[in-house]
Amino acid sequence: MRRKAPKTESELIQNAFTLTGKSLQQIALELEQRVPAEQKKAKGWVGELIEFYLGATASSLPEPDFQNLGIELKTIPINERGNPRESTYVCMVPLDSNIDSSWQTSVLRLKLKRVLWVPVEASTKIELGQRRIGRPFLWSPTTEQETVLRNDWQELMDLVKMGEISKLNSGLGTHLQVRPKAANASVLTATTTESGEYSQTLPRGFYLRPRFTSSLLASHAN
Amino acid sequence: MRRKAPKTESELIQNAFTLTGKSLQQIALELEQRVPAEQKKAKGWVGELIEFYLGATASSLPEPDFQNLGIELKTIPINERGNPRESTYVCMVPLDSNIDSSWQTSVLRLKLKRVLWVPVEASTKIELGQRRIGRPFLWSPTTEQETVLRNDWQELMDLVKMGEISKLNSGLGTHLQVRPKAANASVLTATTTESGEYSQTLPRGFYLRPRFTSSLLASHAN
DNA sequence: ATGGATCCACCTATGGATCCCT
DNA sequence: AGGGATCCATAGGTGGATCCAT
Repeated sequence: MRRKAPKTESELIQNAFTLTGKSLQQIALELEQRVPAEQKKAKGWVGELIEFYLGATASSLPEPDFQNLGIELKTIPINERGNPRESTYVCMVPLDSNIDSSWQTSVLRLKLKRVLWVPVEASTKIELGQRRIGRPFLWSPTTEQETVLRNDWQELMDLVKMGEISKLNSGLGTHLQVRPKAANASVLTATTTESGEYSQTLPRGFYLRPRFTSSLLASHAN
Repeated sequence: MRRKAPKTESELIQNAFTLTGKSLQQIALELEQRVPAEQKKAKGWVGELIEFYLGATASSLPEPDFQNLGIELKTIPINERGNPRESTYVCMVPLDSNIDSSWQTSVLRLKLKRVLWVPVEASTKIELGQRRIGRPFLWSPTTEQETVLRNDWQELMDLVKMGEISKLNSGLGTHLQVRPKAANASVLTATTTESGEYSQTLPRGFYLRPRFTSSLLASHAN
């Protein structure tokens, strides 16, 4: 029942449009999946369901979901007021040594180069299966947006490259934010200190702030 | 039913002695495990069974099995003639960049610093469950043995450090040997070429040659 | 509403080794 | 019998994200 990977961008967006207005339960039925009882125990379920529906391929790789098209898929949870309920995870912050990467070659830029956003109702007042999909839209950063993203990324990665991981806090960044990304607070990953020594710290991820994704929604409103 | 991790070396070896003469089926029964139908589909079963029996802790880490004691556990398959039927895997060959490790700090040396050898009958003429355990013994490399191991390691790692992975062949090394260590021949891992560029190659492991482990058995015969 | 903490799926890498062709 | 190829278990890391205390 899984769709084949789309061959073109327009095929992908056409497929995505067929989601508009459907409930998660409807989609789950079509794909012969069951709706989880608690979302707490299935936090990624909605995203994986939509991936499956659209035939995404790069699951669990630091690459866009639709590799051949260079398009990343992101669901975006929408609250009662029509705004994003959460920030949007993009990718891990590289904390290990040998960081000589530039913005141009960064995973963050690669992932955000072109994104298919799929809004999904996420009010806790609506049962999971009853939540509906909004109208999906394709987005690429405008020149202004990319400039801000690049500056944020540079500012944050400069701290990492200087070994000043402890100064990474979630208040930094205009559109971006760095927050923990791990199974729990005791997970550790390799990093390098200010003096160049080996150390360990909590893994972090790059997230897009809700204020930013909210502006994307507004620009693509009907 | 799993034994607690032993607190001292003598506790460990005393526990190990209780294995002597037992069949694999007997041990499996005690531990409420079942004997696999085919060893082909359970190549690591004997080793894991003995680990479990003795309370080993560092499963799946590049560290000795009994971390607190610094002791590595190795089962050694014995053929009809009383000789090792196979080479003995020690650890992965580090093929990635940033190889500045010395023999003194190498994983290979750490693992071979002190080993509890557990001989196990391995003639294909004996059914898996009927195979018996021989008398376990503790070993540390003699000065001469360590010299040869160190020279082997240095010779092999020099090739890696020079990016001459293709020259790594299983004929090199007196006691050591480098051979593939992967799920299959198409598995690739990161490495660096002679010219310093990124590349990929088949993962390799360090193995002890049967001739060498045979000499260890001989030195510890009753 | 912010941001630190958490939760499942899935894949990969490594530890445990033996298989099996030539 | 030497050495290239293979097989299972399990831990760890990342992708999918949301939870929830303050």
